[in-house]
Amino acid sequence: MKDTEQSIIEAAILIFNEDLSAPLEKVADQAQVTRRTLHRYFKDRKELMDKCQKEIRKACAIAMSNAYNTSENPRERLEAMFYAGLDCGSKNTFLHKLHTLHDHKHQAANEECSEYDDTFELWKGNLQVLLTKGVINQGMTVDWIHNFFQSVVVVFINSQQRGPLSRAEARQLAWFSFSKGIGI
Amino acid sequence: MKDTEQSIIEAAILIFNEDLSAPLEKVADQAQVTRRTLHRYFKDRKELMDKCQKEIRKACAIAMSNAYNTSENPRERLEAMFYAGLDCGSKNTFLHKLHTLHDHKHQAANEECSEYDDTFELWKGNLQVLLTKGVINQGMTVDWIHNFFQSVVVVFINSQQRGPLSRAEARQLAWFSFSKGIGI
DNA sequence: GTAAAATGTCTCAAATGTGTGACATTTTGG
DNA sequence: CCAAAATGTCACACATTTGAGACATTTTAC
Repeated sequence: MKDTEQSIIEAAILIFNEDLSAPLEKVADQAQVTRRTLHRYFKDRKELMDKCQKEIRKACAIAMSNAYNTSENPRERLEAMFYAGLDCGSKNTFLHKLHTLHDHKHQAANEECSEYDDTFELWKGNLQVLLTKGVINQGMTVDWIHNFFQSVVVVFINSQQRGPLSRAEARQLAWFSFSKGIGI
Repeated sequence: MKDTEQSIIEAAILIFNEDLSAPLEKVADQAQVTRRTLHRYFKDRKELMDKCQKEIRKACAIAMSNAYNTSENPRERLEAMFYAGLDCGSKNTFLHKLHTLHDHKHQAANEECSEYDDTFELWKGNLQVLLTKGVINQGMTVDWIHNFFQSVVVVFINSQQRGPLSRAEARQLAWFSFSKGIGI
């Protein structure tokens, strides 16, 4: 039997990523269940949202960590982690979006923020190494590169949703645009 | 006297860009008026949204058209139009977002879609010229480049909202990431 | 200063979204 | 096939959002 709870979470990530205040009915529709069933798994909107964030952080952190460990070489790590980010797809971008919302106050004290930072700690650390070594174009900042990375993931997702490009072609293009775009 | 209608539209573009289903009260707050006043100018949510789209298309189309006419050279046109896109900021990205929504059916017959296409007709036409001439990296598609362009605008906006980069620095970085990212 | 225009305040009805109980139906696993 | 679990259907109370009327207050233009 398919895991209803999981499919509702995946649906919620898709829907909320496009429309944060979307009615729960939209999420239920996307997950192909009734609103009543959704409420059997999640007490309310907040609980669903929390579970989404937990799921996202878990998936992204694992993928990034695995990619990090595929190599000792910072340059190779960058590429592996980049592809890992692509594979996390909308989970990746949704997490980043929540973190950059206008009314979102960024504080280290804030639990969710520090968890966000943790998620991309390895990624940003590796970026810093490449910056210091001069592999990446001067003038770039870690924040710019990170935002740029997230944006390229969005482009990749869009191209998959309606474009004629195969996944492999899109991955190639994405890496090209990202790596050249940061001056490698 | 300041133009209330216009400031409500600007506020709505900001708010809806982050949260499509945000309550109108948020828009009113952002525009520093009462919800009652908002409703004096706009019959309902749909009318406000339509006015936003109209405003956006007008602003983007004018900016792009002006930039197009600054030069006869496709390569210089590209750069001028890129900066024009940056200057349109969230108007630019919101229009693109609406156009790439999941439940949005893209059809040439659709009036809004064709208007969207019109808005970036010059931009895409110029891209095609550069692609054909081989100035831009092969393998790139006009759609990819256009999505990529929109993404870089988002990075630029984010960097302005909370980053330490000056507008001029951010513009430079943006052009670097974009131009290199498409293989110029 | 004054009249007109614009906006705010208060109020309310309608529409929409939310969460849950009761019970029917379907699906699952043995 | 059968009992249990999961899900759907319907109904309901409640909260929030929406749109507008009536009137007070403020702002604008002259």
